[in-house]
Amino acid sequence: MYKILVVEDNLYIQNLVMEFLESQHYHVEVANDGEECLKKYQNNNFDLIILDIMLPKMDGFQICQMIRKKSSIPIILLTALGDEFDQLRGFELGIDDYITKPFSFNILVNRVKAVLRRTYQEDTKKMVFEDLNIDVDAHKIYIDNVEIELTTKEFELIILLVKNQDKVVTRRDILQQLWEYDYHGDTRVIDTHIKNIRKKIDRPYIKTVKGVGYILEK
Amino acid sequence: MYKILVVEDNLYIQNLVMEFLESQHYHVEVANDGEECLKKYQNNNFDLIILDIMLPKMDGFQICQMIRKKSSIPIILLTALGDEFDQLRGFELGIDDYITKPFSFNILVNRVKAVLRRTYQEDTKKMVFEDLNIDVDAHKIYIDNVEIELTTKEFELIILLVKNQDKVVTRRDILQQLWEYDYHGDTRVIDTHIKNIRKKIDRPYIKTVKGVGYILEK
DNA sequence: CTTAATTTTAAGAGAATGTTGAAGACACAG
DNA sequence: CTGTGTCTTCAACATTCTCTTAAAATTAAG
Repeated sequence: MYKILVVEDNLYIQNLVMEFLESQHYHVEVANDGEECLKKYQNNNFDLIILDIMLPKMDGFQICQMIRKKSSIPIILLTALGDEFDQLRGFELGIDDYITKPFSFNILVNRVKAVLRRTYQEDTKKMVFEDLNIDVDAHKIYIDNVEIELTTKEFELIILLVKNQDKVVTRRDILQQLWEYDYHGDTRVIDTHIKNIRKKIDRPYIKTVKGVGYILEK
Repeated sequence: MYKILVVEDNLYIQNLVMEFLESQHYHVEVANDGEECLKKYQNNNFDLIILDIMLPKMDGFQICQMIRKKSSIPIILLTALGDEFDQLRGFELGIDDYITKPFSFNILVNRVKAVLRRTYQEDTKKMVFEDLNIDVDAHKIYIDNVEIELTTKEFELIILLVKNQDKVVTRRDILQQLWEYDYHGDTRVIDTHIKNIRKKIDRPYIKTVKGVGYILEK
């Protein structure tokens, strides 16, 4: 499920946007100003930020600049009709899209979907790798059509591997995708889950790439 | 596709409501005042009217009265928190439901669905999952042709599960569909109803997908 | 072959989540 | 107004999942 951070000081709009997005099954968090935004941003890993330009303390551009120093997470800017908004400046700052207020539900959702699709390829409902079949909706996985019971974390992890079946998924990637934030210290959670999955699934083989991560092999 | 007429002079709300409803695949037309409303009403055939009380020229009650002289089309009234709204008077006039502003997306959509269902019996008449048969109209369910008594909530819940028989129904989905809550706090209502259903029905099995929701299994 | 780095593994503590019965709140019919 | 059934809340309990730890195994490099 995609995690979106909405930064907006107007509580009414904040709430509306949140409801919109949640009804479409996004996970949403909100921040009221730049400070809160950066704080939340650092402690979570979001897939998208929706950022109002006019904010107390720090404006959207500034926030954007600070975030861009560290990451290329997609950002959609909210601009009011009166705001002087230089489109060029926006895109120079690495804005992925912008929406002019007042905006409509459809526009918002479409833009969000588009940006997410562009950035990550949006989830398909079924996934396949060799004899492994995943029915994402039903939360079920099959090997040779035999159902295998996995826990949520295991399920998410195998999905991540299948999604990236042609490349090594680094430990860092895994931590970022499945957990809130980087455990800088070392932790063996991933290994443990990998072990548990291997116990349940022997094929496709989860190959270890030492010092890097994991990748699926036939 | 259902056609809905939204009568509201505040352009912002008008637009919002329109967007909400269109996102749910209703066909929507808008009118800004009573006159326009009556005119549009006569020239189209709508399935539902959503009517603001406070309108220029003619208020919602008056409009309602005029429409009721000719037709029994369902009407949902929009009232603001401050408005003195006499519920009784409303229902005497043949109001089908009313919503107090500010309202949320879910409330609006749920009310609309409910009214339409009540009026036009939107649901399919029969549903099946394995040995489970549901006669939606008669509000009865059968297992191996033996009738099982369920309460309303239990009935709605099992319908939801059968309707989505191939996918996990999340707690969030359930809350949104059967209640008008937004999923923020934590409540155990769902679990309790599931428990009660399980007591009455053992097959099909309601499987728990921990951390996600429920799904039917044979 | 030895050493250092890294991963695997099992076991169990700790956290999260779900289940249940009981009781209170509520709604409706009589 | 009262009684009956239904819905919701609560809290104790049960279960499952996740994460930590530490020792063992594996790998890469000198």
